[in-house]
Amino acid sequence: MNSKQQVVDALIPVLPDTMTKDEIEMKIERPKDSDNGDYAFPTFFLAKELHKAPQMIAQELLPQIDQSNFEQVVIAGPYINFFLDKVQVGAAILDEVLTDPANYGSSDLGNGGNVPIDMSSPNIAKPMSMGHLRSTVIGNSLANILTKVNYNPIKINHLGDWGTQFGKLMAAYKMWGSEEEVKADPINTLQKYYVRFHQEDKENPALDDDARAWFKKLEDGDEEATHLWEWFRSESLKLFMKIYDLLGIEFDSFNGEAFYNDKMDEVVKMLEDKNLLQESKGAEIVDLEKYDLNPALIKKTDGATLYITRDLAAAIYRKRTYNFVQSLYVVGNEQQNHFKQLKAVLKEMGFDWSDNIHHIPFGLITQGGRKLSTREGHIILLENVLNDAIELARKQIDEKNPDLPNDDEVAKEVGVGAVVFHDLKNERLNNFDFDLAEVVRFEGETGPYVQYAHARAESILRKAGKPDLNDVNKSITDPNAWKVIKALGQYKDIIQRAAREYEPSVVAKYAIQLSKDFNQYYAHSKILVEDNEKMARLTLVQAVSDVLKSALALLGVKAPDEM
RNA sequence: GCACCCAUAGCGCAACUGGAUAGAGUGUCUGACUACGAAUCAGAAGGUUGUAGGUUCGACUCCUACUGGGUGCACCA
Repeated sequence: MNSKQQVVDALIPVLPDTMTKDEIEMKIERPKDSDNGDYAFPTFFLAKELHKAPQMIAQELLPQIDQSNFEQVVIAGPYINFFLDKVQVGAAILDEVLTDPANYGSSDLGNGGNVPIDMSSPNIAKPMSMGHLRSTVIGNSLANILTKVNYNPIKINHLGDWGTQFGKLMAAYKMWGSEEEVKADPINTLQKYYVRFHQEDKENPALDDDARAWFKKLEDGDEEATHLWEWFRSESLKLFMKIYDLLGIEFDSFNGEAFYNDKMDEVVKMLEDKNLLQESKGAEIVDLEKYDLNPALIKKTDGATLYITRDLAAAIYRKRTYNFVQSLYVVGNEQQNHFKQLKAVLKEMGFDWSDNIHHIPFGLITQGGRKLSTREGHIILLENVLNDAIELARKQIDEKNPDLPNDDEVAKEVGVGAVVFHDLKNERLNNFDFDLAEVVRFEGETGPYVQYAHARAESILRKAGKPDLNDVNKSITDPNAWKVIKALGQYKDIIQRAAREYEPSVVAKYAIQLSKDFNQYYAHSKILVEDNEKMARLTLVQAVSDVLKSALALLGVKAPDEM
């Protein structure tokens, strides 16, 4: 932000020539306590070079600094603290927000480069769980954030629509299934077969042979197997789409595992041509000893390919199709070894773009300390969680705002918003233990808290008659307003940091902070009073509304005007 | 056994990536609706940042060794 640039400009002429502009900028910090100013410059590191105590340095520098652009510049021990001209800088920030609200906070880090994002990727014939939610909402939010810094994300839903589990499913269906049962409730029924299969094959290992045989049939293009596969897939996809609609998430590609079936031979051939394949215990591997990694298993003893073979094909396909500048995989932390192997093999193949592949890991969700497992039927159904949250939101609305128009829609936005926000507000890598009451909480640092702050702002603007604010004087002298305005000014930095770190939680925390600042201002200063700053205050309210809405949008959360 | 992730207030988490007195939320206690929306705001209490060393002007942050929890470790994805 240019207010920081003012500080840099003031410091350049008084500091030793050995310091570059960038170095100075790096050293400038934002004090956490506003008593220490808006920006601070510590002098410790100059002590050695100048052979003086930091306090002395600060004292000597102060009188040389041109203070004309600041409210005041003071020293506090070894720090030089800069206080911005609140009225002038504040007006400039508000002006910038209102000039082009939709693009406020945007920047150009990416030059429009393509970034495929591998995300969500549920398995066919299995229900979506809270784990898939993480991948889905993190990936979606990253896509939004990257768009804001001018990358071109491509959201790829790498469906788990192939693999030996289909053999098990078909075997189970043939033994115990019925068409009517599946049609009535596809995923839950298929899931039931799958769990039963795993229970029974513990005592009867012969079932596994049956499953293998069915999968073989599928691979060989057997008519019945193919038909069953297509049926399972389409029924599952229908249900997934309902959840994606609820979340408001769309994909650019549904190319899943099956899509790469005919693309793996080429990969194996490339590996052979480059002499990378070795035989080991009857299987084909790529040795990764020099990367300190386990060997990558390319082909099983029976000649069948594996997970990594498919991912190699997918990575190469994506490079060819999108010529990406980065390729992201939003996948749980427990798979980090796999991605290290994937990158290492690509590297061995001579693809230096392997360095642009980034695994974006996230923490595990447990329940009661237990890992969730589809095979054992211990899962948290995403659909249930979302529905519970929506129902709770509706209850709150009935209680607090019974006359609200289109309350169905708003209950959805608030309930789903609470769940999504909860998932994004903490660092990706944190594990968390699932607690329904916690996920659907509406008070404190939650999605609904931010939505509420936004709704209040909109409510004020309605009461004020939605005046045209473009050309009004935006100078505000009320000191209560400064914290809010300062937060508005940080939006661009926040987005860039979130993009750099692939961390939506940075945006979520910012949204909470801005809401908190606004709620405080709201509680302490009256906005709709007739005086000569009323219009300026309304620009502040409008700017808060715009930025909150934008920040929530980056997270994939809606911002209703009333709730 | 090896590798990776994590450890901060009763609980679940922050701390601008090495800076000033470690902060909010929740829970507990206490105030504020005839008010621009109380899904809110204000106040109190709550800490040896897992342990022991090291690096330096300065460490929650970096290094080493422990302790405790989690996740992986070739024919699942």
